[in-house]
Amino acid sequence: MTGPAGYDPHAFPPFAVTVDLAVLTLREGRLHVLLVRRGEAPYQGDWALPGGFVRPDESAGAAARRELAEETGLSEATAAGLHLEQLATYSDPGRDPRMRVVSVAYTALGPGLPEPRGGGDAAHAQWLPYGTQGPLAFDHDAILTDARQRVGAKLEYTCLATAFCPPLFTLGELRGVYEAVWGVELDRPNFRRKVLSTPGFVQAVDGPPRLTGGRGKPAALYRAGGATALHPPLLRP
Amino acid sequence: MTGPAGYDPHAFPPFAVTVDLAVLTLREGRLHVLLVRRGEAPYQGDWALPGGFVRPDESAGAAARRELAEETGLSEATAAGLHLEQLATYSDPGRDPRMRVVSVAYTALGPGLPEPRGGGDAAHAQWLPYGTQGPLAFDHDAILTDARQRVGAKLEYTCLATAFCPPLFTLGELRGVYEAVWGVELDRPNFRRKVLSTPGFVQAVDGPPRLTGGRGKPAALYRAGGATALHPPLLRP
DNA sequence: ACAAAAGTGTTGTTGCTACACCCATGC
DNA sequence: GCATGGGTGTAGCAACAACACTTTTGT
Repeated sequence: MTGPAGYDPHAFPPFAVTVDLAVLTLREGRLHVLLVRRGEAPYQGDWALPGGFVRPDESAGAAARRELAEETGLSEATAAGLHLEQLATYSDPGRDPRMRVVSVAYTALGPGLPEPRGGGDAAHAQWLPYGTQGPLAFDHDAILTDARQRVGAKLEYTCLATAFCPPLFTLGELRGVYEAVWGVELDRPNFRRKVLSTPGFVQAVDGPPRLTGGRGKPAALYRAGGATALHPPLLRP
Repeated sequence: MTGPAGYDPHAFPPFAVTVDLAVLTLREGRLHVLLVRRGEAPYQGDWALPGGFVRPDESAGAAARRELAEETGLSEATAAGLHLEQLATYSDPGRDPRMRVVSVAYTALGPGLPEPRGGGDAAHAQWLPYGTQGPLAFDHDAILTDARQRVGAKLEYTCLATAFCPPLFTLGELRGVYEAVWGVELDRPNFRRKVLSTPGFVQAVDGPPRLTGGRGKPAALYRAGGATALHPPLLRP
């Protein structure tokens, strides 16, 4: 690892390091993204992913967690409950016209989340159904596309779907996650058998509690199991 | 995206951005890693992943490609043929004791590669069988572990295995990739059927050419097909 | 002749798909 | 009653694991 001039901090052009967040959730059965409206140039007035600068004393993961609370207008408890995962790093020179910015993108997943209320910087944060957003600022369209693709793929071979569900959920809600992200309909009986036959995917809540999703027979409740991988995977049709 | 002081380049502590490379190959049926011996403090004399600084005018991917040629001691043609893929970004404060360094890690895969010859900085680059390397400098052990895990997982549901093979290869060589990375033995007949029944995974070379891997019946040759995903996947036993 | 690796065949089991069908609830 | 969603059953098909067997080379 050879570096310029013995690491003199000011001897080479600085990089700014930021995090960008692709916050995804399900609202009324549809996949939604959390976007903020930019208040300054460039891309003033455009939608963008929430994000911000990594501070000198924190990791990118810590910065993502912090921005999740500060920038999204979600309550601290809500933000803390989200599933956070590194996506990729975007580093094209010129992706920000002002200076050299390298951005570490994260995906954050959560259950049906409330409308954000302007706590911090971004009182203009808002849920938009995925696909209805116009072109985003910077390279955020590419980031968002990558996030959706990655999440879709991970649904196949991990238990990630439970990250979209509240602590207690029905199998119908879990199936709704797959259907919303993949954009297909799944056979209910087969989905049920598949999930229940995978050890550690979900865990039945023994209590008599049940619940309704409108009308129809009340459904049994489950919580996420300990497993993280799905063997064998649940393949897209 | 709120930033410090209107982007004055020197108003905030600078981050250095580097790339680190986990270069993997197969030599004599075993997975090997390319490591360089550090000539300077810290970790002087220890093994480390090759890598280097991202320049002001290039993307991290371009820097990875460049360092692959400069730092590994592999010929330009060899380095250019490697399959390069972003792995993850490592950003813990303190991962480099000298200053704040954020590193974008890449995996590079290639067919049985020659011993590196000191072209550039690192005349001390060398192949080591995976697992025999001592503790590496910085957080490179974690990077290397992540790389192996990611590659192992991608073998299941992508055509990545062909990246470890030369342009023309036998099904035995392809099976060797899976066995080396996964550390298991696969049933030869079943592996063959599985690969041939996946459209676009491999493509038979019609010519009469055949080849031997020591002794035994000569094997037919294949080249990588156009497909990138494996449906259905080839699951680990 | 023997060992080693390629290639083909076969068989039993598993897993999945596509349904049909009953149950419990709201209107 | 009817519509809606939860839950069970089942028959047919496709995929896979395990293993036996033949072929073609080097020694």
